[in-house]
Amino acid sequence: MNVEARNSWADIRDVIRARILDRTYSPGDKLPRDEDIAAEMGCARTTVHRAMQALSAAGLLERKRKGGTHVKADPVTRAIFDIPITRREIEQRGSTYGYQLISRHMEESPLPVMARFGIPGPVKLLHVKALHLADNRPYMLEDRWIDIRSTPEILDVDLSRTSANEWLVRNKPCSRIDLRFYALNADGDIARHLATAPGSALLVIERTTWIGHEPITSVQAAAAPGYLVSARN
Amino acid sequence: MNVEARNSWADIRDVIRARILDRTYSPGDKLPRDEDIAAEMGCARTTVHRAMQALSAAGLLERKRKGGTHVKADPVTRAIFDIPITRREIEQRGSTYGYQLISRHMEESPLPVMARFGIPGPVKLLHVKALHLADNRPYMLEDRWIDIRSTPEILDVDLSRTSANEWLVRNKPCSRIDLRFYALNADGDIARHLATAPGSALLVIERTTWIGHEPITSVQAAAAPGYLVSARN
DNA sequence: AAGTGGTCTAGACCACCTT
DNA sequence: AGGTGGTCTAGACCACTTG
Repeated sequence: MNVEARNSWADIRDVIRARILDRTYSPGDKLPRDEDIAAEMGCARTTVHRAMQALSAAGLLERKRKGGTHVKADPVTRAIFDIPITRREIEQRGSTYGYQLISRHMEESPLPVMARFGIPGPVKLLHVKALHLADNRPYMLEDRWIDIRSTPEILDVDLSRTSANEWLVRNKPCSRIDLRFYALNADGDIARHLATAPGSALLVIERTTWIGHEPITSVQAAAAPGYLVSARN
Repeated sequence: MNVEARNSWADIRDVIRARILDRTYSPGDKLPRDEDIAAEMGCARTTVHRAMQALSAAGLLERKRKGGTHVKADPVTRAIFDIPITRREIEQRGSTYGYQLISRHMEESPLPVMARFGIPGPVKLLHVKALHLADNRPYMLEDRWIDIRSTPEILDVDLSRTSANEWLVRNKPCSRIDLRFYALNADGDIARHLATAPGSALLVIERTTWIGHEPITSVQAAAAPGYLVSARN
């Protein structure tokens, strides 16, 4: 039975998604083979495959060779976050960007940083603290460790002018990223830098990056109160 | 010039990604046409396209018809979060799941909720507060509003047995999701329910969902201290 | 107006998994 | 062992966008 519809993969996707939403295909159900759907829709199997790929990436379906296609039984909320360079984030809000280097020292790696990097022994790292400002008000406080074995060039960068955030993102592409969010009560030092009351709840974005298996950097970025992370979907 | 390599799209992707990482293609650079890359790699243009599609989805490339393919000038950190049903999240940690309904009332929609839903006038909504527990300890506190115009069935659900979170995710698929993270100081009421000190920094996950243009639900889920959200990449 | 990426087709073969 | 999704090809046409 031919369905009167356009044969674009996006159309197929929409039809299948609609059937999932209206429970024609319920959670856990098995869908027809791609080939049968193709016959029903009057298109090539590759086109159905392209649609299924999109729905699968969106987390709605699970596909297995021989096993077939199933509607995910336990749906998850899937969202994509884009975290830009802090300077751009501030400028895109229409604010004026400012930046202050707070400190920059070579230090022995503390245990939590070794854990994040997944390295066994202690090693000398570059420890950088810096503050990003929006319209001259504290916006985000960075506490960053940089592995100079993978990134020796950072030692020649004038971090009082260019933020490590910006230099690294622009010059040190990474192959793996770990990203975590959590909440933290501002202690005296952080509160002072962010010009907020001690104890304020802050959102912290922790990011660790590698190139291959070599650690590049690990940063805890504490945002000033009121900071909000939004996802696309 | 033929490159001696496998002709799978994943291989092509890896070669191109490597060239981006080692600055053969620098940020802002224009890449050769798909067809030329295909000739170089000794594969079909469709295969190159498949690889480019992956790199484009990963945020490394920008592609435009006629404009060609460019390495993104301002790289962003892109990450995908999967937020499962709270019950599953707890069970997957190996903990025992518990649940308590705190309150359930029809109430006039307050302004912030109207704003999240994007509705102009006030309307009667179902307001539900509930607590999820892991190993009998408070894990997450839900403050939820449900639009009974789109979801009248919720009125017949025994929310003292089944959490609205679970019922909605399983029975009310949505077409749009807004997701936000922020930090919050626990006030007296929240602190009491989560058995933590007033003022503790809590991570809040705010989620609002629609089916078409109809609001379904909006929830602020405050996690107990120590909660961590991790991304895939 | 023309160049580039996006899509569709039809057919073939492969790889993984369940039975 | 066989069925299903995953991939590759070669060619064609389409749609967007820039020069």
